Amino acid sequence: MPRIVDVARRAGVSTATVSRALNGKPVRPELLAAVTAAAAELGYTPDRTARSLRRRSSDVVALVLPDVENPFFTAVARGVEDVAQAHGVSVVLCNTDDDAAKEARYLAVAQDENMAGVVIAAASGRPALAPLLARDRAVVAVDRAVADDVDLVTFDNVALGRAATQGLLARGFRRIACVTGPAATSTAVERAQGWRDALADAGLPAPDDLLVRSDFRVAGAHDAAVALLDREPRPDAVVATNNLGGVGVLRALAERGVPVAASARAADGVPAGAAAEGAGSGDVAGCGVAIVGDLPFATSSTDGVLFVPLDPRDLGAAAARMLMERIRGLDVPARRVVQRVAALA
Amino acid sequence: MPRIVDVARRAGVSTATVSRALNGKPVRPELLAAVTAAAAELGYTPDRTARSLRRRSSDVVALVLPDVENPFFTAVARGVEDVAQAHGVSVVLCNTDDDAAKEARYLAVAQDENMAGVVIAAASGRPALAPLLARDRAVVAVDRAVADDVDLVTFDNVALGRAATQGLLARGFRRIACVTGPAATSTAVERAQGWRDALADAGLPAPDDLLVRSDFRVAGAHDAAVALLDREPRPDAVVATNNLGGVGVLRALAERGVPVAASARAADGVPAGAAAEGAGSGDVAGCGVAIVGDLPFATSSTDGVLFVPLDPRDLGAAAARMLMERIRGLDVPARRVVQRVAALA
DNA sequence: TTGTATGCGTTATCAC
DNA sequence: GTGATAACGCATACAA
Repeated sequence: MPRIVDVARRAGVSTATVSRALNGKPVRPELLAAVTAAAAELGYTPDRTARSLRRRSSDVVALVLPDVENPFFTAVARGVEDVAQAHGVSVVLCNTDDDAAKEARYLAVAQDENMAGVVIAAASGRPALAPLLARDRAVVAVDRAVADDVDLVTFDNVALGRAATQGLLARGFRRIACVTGPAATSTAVERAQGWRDALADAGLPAPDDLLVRSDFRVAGAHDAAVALLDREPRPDAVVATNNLGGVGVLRALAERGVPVAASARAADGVPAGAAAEGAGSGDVAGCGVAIVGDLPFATSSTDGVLFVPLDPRDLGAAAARMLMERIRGLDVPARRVVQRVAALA
Repeated sequence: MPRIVDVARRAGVSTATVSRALNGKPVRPELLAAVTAAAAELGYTPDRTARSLRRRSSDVVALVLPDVENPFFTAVARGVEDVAQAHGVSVVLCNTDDDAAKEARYLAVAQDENMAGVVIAAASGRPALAPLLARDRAVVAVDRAVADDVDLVTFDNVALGRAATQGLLARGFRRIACVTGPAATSTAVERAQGWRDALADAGLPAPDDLLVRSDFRVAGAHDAAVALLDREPRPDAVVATNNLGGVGVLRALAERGVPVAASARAADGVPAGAAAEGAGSGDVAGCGVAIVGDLPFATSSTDGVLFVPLDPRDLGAAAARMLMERIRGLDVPARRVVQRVAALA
C-alpha cells in the first residue's frame, strides 16, 4: 500500500505538501497537479486511521437505533446515509434493542473511536451523551427526544396521534382504543397524548383501560390488541401509534376473525342503543384501525385501514444535515426541528 | 480524557506495562491489580484509533449489504452483530443498493479504515475484494457467491427453489411461473434453477416465458407478476424466489382480484381440458403462491401461501463466526458452508 | 507557499 | 517480567 511518503517522492515534494494538496490547502497549482498525478498513479488513498489519530476525529458517524429490523428505522438510516455519503462520511449502524446498557456501550465505542458525531434515536430518555458532549462531538437526536440539550428533529407526535384518532372519529367510531409504546419513549407518550386530546376535543372519554403501553413491536402490540378485543364493551376502533404496532393489531384482528371496518355503522353514534343489546356493540361488526406510519411490506389487506403516513427517510436526512453542520463547526444553541407531516391517507 | 500515561503514573508503572496488563499479556499479579485499579479509577478506555494505527487493524468489521431495507438482510445483520459484539468487535453497516460502484467505494473505505474484516452479500458477482485480500484482511461472503476464493456461507439455493416448486406441484398446480432476481445474483439464478429442476423432475416444461428476472424488490416483482397474469394461458401458480418478490406477487394478485389458491382444482391436471374452454384456465380460479423466505411484517393475509422459511439471522451468525476465526488468524483454504434449511411450512 | 520536525496514543521491540 | 523508546501514517507549528 502506498503511503504519503511514496506520493511525496514521486511528485518531488515533501509529505507536508502532499497532505496540503490533498486536503485543499493552498498549494502552487503546478505542485498540486504533480501531487494529484502521483497519487492517482500510485492509487494512493490516505490511511483514515492515522488521519483520525492526528485530527482527533474521524470521518465516521454513529447512527444509534433502537431496532434495525423496524422498517421505520431502516428508512431513517437510509436518509442519514444518503446525506452522510454525500459529505464523504461513513455511517456506523448501532442497534440497541431499546436497551439502555447496549446503548451506553455503543456510545462509549463512538467516543473511543473518535467518531465525528452521533445521530441517536434513544432507547432511554437519558442516553449517556455527556462524555461525547464534553469532547465536543456533534450529537443530533432523531425521532425521539432526549434529556440533553442537543439538536433534535422529530415529527409532531401529538399531532400525529391526534390525526389518527380524528380520522377514526370522522368515520363514526366512538370507543377508540390506543396501542402505544414504552412510557420511556417520547414518541409513544406524545402520540398517546394526541389520542387523548382528540377524544377530549370530541367530548368523549379516554379511559385509561383503553390505552395500552406495549413495546412498539409486533408481538407486543399483538398481545395488547388481543387483550383489548376481550374488553367489554369491546372498543370499536384502535389507534396504533407506530408501524409495527399496526402490524400487531391487524394480526390480532385477523386471528379473531374481526374484519377491519372502514367506518362505523350508523347506529354507533348512540352510546347505549340497539347495537349494545346483542352480544355487545362490536361483536359482529368490524373494528376500525388507524396506524401512525406505513407498512411497506403489507401484502395487500390494508383496505379500510387509516394511515397517517410518515417519511422517516426524510427525517433521517434532516438529522444528518444538522449533524454535518455541527461537524463543520456550526456553533449555535441546540435546535428543535419539527418535521412536516403529509396529510391523512 | 485519561490516556495511557495517566494510568501508568497512577499505577507507578510504565506505559508498556499498562498496555500489557490491559491486553492480557503476562504481568506480575500485583502490578496487574494496580493497573486495573488505576484504569478503573480514571475511567480509562484505550483510544481505539491509536490502537488501530499501531496494530494496523481495527476492531471494526464491515457488513456490506445490497439492501438494508430488506428484512432478510437486516436479520442477517442481527446475526452478524450478535456474534461480533460477543467478540468485542463493532459492525459497520454498508448499504450498496445493489450497485457495484457503491460497493467498491465501501470496500475501499473498509480498507482505508484498516477494518479487521468484511462480511459481504455482494451486489456484483465480482466485488473488488482483491485489495483487501492482498492486505490479508478477513473476508466472508454471505448469502451470495462471489468470484474470489473466500469463505462462503449460503443456503442451498437450488434446493430452495426446488422445494418451493415441488410444494406447488404437490398441491396440484402445473403451470408454475417463477419470479426471481437479477441474473448477476447467484441466489436468484440458483433458485430459478431449482424451479426448472423441479418441473423437469415432474416431466413438465419450464418455458422461458414463465421465468421473469426482476430485481428482488417489491415494485419489480409486482410488475413482473402483473405481466405474468396477463399471459395466455395464465400460469396457475407463481414461485417468488425471495421475500420481497413474494410481497410484490401478492400485491399484484390482490390488485387483479385473483385470490391465493391453496391448491389447484381437480381438473387442472388435464392440460387442455374443460378448464381451458372458458375464458382461460385460470381466469376465475385463484393462483398458487410459493415464497422462498418469510414475510415478518405481513398483516395476516398469507393463508394459502406456501412458505419455504429461511433463517437469515442464523446465516449471518455463521458468517460472522467464520470471520472471527479468520481475524484470529485461522489460516486454512476457503471454506464453503451450506446452511441447513428447515422443512416446508 | 514550502520543507522540517514533532506529536497524536498506542503497541512492539529491545535491552535489562 | 519490566522499562525506555521507536514506530504506525498522517497533519500541522514553525521556520524559512
